[in-house]
Amino acid sequence: MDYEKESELLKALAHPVRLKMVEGLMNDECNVNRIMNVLNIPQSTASQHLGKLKDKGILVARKEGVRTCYKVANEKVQEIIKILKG
Amino acid sequence: MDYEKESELLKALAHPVRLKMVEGLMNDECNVNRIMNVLNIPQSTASQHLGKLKDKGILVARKEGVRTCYKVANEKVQEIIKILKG
DNA sequence: TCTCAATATTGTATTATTCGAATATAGCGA
DNA sequence: TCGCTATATTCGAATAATACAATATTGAGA
Repeated sequence: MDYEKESELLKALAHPVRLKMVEGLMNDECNVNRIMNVLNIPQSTASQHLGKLKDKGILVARKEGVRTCYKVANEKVQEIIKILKG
Repeated sequence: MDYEKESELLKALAHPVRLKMVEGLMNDECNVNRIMNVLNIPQSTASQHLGKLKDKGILVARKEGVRTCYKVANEKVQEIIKILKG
């Protein structure tokens, strides 16, 4: 196991807002505007959390004109979320 | 899912030294002295990391005279470690 | 009881994270 | 082009995490 790398992954997940984001994006793809409204957080805060999740390879972003649609793109993370829910 | 609680659990895991500790304690039970020698870290550092893992219910401690033996006592965490190992 | 060894706790300096306002950037339609 | 909307980035202040030396505590044996 690459302890540095895996702990970085867990650190990215280890925040209540980011956990909510990842869980919500497990099935649906969603743009930033909708996410910030659902979670009721400021736009810059939402964007920063999403950016961190993307940096660590947990989410991928797809540009759709002016919008950015995020979704989960990490097998390990999906399994971890299932375990946490279970 | 209790996002606060689960993110606390992940945060406790999200450190390279603590990941090593937990992985190593998955099967074996082990005292602090051995752990600090194996990981080559100061005693107080080892004790603090172990304390944090215990606080979050990831490890349990068993007193054996002057020694403290730690082992993993969390089903979810064991599954997460397995996933991280691949 | 005295001493030693194992562990926990405390103090503190350093570094990292978090939040959100302010600002920048970029696409789209009039 | 202009203005509007969506998103990203920057900045600074507040808070939290980390490392480790120093110190305290506790159990076992002489």
